[in-house]
Amino acid sequence: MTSSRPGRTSSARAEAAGLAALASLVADETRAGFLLALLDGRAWTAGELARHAGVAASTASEHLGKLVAGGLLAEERQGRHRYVRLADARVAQLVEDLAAQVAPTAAVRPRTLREAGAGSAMARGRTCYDHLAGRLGIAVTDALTGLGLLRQDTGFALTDEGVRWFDGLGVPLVRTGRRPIARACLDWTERRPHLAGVAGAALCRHALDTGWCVRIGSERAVKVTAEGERALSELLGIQPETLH
Amino acid sequence: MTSSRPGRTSSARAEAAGLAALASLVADETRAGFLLALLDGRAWTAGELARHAGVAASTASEHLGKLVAGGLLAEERQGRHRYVRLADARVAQLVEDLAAQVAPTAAVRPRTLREAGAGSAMARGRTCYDHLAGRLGIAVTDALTGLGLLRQDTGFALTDEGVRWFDGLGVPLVRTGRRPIARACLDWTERRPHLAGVAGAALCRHALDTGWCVRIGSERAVKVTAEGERALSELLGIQPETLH
DNA sequence: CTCATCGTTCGGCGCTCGCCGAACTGTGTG
DNA sequence: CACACAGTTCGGCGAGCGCCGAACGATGAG
Repeated sequence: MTSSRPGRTSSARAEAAGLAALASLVADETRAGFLLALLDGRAWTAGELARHAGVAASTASEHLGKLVAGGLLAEERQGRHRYVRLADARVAQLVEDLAAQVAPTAAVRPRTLREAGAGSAMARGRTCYDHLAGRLGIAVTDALTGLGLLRQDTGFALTDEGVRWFDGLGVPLVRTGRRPIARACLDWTERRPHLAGVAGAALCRHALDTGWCVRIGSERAVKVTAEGERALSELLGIQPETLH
Repeated sequence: MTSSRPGRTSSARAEAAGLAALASLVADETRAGFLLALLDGRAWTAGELARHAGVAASTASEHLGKLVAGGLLAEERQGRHRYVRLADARVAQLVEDLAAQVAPTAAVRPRTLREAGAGSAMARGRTCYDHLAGRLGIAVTDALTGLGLLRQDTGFALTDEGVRWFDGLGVPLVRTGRRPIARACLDWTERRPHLAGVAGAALCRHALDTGWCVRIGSERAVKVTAEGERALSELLGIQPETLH
């Protein structure tokens, strides 16, 4: 079926075909919905995703097969359940970047009160796969920058004091594979960068572990607890009002 | 035609639809080929792209209409020509990231000598939209890092000496909009990060302006000149052999 | 003016692909 | 063992979309 065309070298054509194939995986509304749901970093079962997207189980099964074959998802079978999650942080970053590119267009105008509530909860605080985003993520990033722990003026990197700050928190930063210690991730509600990478993930895990924040609802939204407000205020000087 | 489905809030559905719509633009082999060709950072005419992709002019015209409407391309009409280029650095980054995700799969195995030549020229040096990539890009990035001008261990940012080095080169770095001064871009042949962002673009422009390198062929490949080898050796201590 | 060239619009063809329900396999439960 | 439930496979339907050629405007060259 690969019609031989003039004009390009076959390597250029292969590159285009690969790019198109990857994009095709995301180019379906149902599959896109799966990927966005999975941005919460947790593993979902096939049935949960099917219900979430409002399609038949058979349809969801076919979609998951394609996403796994395409390397975007990793699966883990347990008994009669098929758990599926984003393949790695790289894929999560790609989905986030694509979603961020879309956001400006789809400027949010919620229709019902219920959605308005959900929308503002997501705007207050949420996770991008494994790090904090929303106003919460921005506040933390700004605070780190203001304290000289994170440098944004010439790129995006922790300072030496920043590394020590994480050590002091009891969260040593160990570099794994090619993932950078600090990376900027663009927030689609605030339109400003927040901390991602190894440090962003470590901080988010610490915040969930120690109860600074808890997940609300079944998706990405998180809520800062009273204890969390105290800790963020003490450690980073973040005013609780900033987070409301 | 938007069938009302249960399960998700309508805002989540809208987000998924937007994401799918964006990906759909890239999910066609012909349009993907356009985007990859445009990664050279230059403006192409509709006819050039049609010939390059091996499709009829009418087909190319329809594709360009979609890409422009989707915000991925910017167009400029001059007389009877329609010049088109990537909308901005953000779009270029997105296309690069997607292409990099594909590359590991499509491990290159060139078929003809001609393609092998083109392939290795691309591997030696090329541009990603507006900055240097390939072995050339990696060599420059490594040299900057080794000299303490760029910091990669805790993120990706220029040091203060790095900023001064660019000033000394006669290429002041001015921050425009939200684009970061330094950003890591993953190279799909070397699988390692190279310098992008304002600094990467400035360095690339300087290299082309001063004749350190010149474009070869009609796409992204660039070649280091003898003068360029001298300059890179003097300024950054890059051994010419590294670039061959 | 005449002609060539660049680009767009339109109609029609054919393929791909997402969707479902029904039938089936495999796993845990009572 | 019977039964409920998670997930998969298959056949078939319908819509969407990429492709082309032909006809048509618009621009620039001779």
